[in-house]
Amino acid sequence: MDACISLGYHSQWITNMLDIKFIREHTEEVRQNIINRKASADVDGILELDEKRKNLQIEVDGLRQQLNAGSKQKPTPEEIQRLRSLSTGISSKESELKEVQQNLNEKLSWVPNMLSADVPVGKGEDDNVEVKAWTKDGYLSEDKLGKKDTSKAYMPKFDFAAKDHLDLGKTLDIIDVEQSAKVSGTRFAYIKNEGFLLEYALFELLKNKLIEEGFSPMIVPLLVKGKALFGSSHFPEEVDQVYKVDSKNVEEGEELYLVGSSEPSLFSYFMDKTILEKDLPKKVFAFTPCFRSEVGSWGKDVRGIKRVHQFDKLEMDTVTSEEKSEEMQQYLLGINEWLLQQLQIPYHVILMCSGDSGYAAAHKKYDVEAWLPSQQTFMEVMSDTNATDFQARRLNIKYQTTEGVKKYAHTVNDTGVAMGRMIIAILDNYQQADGSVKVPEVLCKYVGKDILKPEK
RNA sequence: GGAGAGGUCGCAUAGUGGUCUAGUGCGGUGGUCUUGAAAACCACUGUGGGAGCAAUCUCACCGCGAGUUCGAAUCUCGCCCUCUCCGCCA
Repeated sequence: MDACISLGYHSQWITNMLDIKFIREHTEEVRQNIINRKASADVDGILELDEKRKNLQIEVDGLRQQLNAGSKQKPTPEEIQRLRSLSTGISSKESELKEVQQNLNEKLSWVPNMLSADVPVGKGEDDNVEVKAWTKDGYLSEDKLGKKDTSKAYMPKFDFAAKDHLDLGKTLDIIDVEQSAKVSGTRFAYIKNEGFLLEYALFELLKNKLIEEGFSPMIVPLLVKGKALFGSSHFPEEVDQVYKVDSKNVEEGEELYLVGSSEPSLFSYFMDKTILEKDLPKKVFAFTPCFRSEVGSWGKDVRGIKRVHQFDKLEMDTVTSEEKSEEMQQYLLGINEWLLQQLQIPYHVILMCSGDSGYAAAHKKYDVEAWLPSQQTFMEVMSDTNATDFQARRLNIKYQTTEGVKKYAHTVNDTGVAMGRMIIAILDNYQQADGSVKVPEVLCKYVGKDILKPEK
């Protein structure tokens, strides 16, 4: 019942989720949206508590008005008697109101964002829709696209026995998961030598592009309060994906969490701010480690560095006006495609269906998946999400229009490059029959060589 | 870590228990005057919840939280942040 406490955050953070007014006025759409997303939120309970809250509010307001009126000037002793009992009455009503408010907020926090009208309704990954696919020969025509991975028939194959990234990584002496298992356990990795150089080469390439595009680079906190994770809507749903740090003897009464992405840190930078419309969009990026517990994915992607507890990611996030978020989402997708095309790695872009649209903030989400020829499969390397005003409500990020009206901003977030996964994609696509791996041309100047060879 | 000062409506400031429904200045918006502008003068100038068709009324919010009181910006306690000095350490 009181999940707020068990999650370690206070109810007062929760001021706006999906607007309660919106839920009141569009109850059926909200219900259908929850079903389509395979989410669970108690709409009836919300409406009931909202009604209860409203009635209590009216009652408390009336009592307070009486008290205020009676206490304007020094009351007579017998007046004081009356006001005293009025005051105790108010206290008990107020604590009742507070409890109702907390329960309401807890329930509201589970209501996901409304999906865009163009998101296909579907149950899971089989219902995702390819919107484009690219190979070194250019974009595939639309008739070659379809659901899930239809375009895979047109993706390249090797004419030799190809290896996966871990075999390549071991022989090239750039990935070691055996020693990391001793040091930290499963799902960790040492990435070394040219693996390290590849990572920083990718960073350089994209960083330079983003600076050129007018993004602000940021170094951000990696330990954040629950409030930041709630604000970016990783809480409450993904609370068990997150590492909580034992912070006793530090700031009192404040739990800290290791971020699973720099997104919470980046968006929380704008928390409680009102930005002038002329200063929008705000475009920022950060390059940070990301920590994920990966509970619930036991046995999945256990090989190599595809799904690990700690990986580095350059994340690019933007704050826009409500009119511009869709355009921004396409713009960020364009940067994703630019990178993969620079690297000459085949990929497809899929529009996630309702049942697979990810975390609660998503209004519309694209995943970009790189082609892995050795596996004859696609692998997610980026995801581009328009959260509309969902995160901005929770974080209280507003903008003031040129007419002076204040509105909640829109947020759009996108993986710039997730290093582990991109290294997998490079190793896989650039491997040669002799077990060596070519360095993508655009990265050569940063890596300092054009081919990686197994020395031993 | 120690000592001190402070956090008030966009900014600056006043306010140490009861017309504070938070005053004043600056800035901003509208108006009067003016050929136009400036100046002057007048009015308005926060966020959120609720009632009402509406004008309007009402509740909460003075860093955050708890408490004392009939009544808290003001008193008490805890926490956070900023500044100054000292200590410690990159």
